[in-house]
Amino acid sequence: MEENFFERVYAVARQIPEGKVTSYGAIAKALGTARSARMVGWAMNACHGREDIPAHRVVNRIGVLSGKHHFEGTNLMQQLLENEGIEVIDNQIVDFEKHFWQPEISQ
DNA sequence: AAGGTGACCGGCC
DNA sequence: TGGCCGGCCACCT
Repeated sequence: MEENFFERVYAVARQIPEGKVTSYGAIAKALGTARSARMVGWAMNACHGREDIPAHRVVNRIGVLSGKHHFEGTNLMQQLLENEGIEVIDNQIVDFEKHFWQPEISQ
């Protein structure tokens, strides 16, 4: 029962298991608004300050750390992912499909 | 109140 | 083969 759309996004993001990643589109689809993938990214933008939100586990559909620019430093996002056992090369997640995690569809 | 924007996605040229 | 454009929805000024 989330008050805002943001909270919904956060709720899904928080469900991302450690060592797994997902895409903005996947989250959007899980929320029932597959076309609002952009909104998901927007919500993540507002997730700053919420350590409960593993935003670093959220990447675009091709497994590229498109939002790493929003993290501190230049490769913090990559460091966090590698810390969870996810190999990242040049902002690209290796075997993205293997680490991909599909959020539960909750309409 | 209206317009602009965005860490995207998918299709088209 | 790669780059460009539009759509889509909700938040921000």
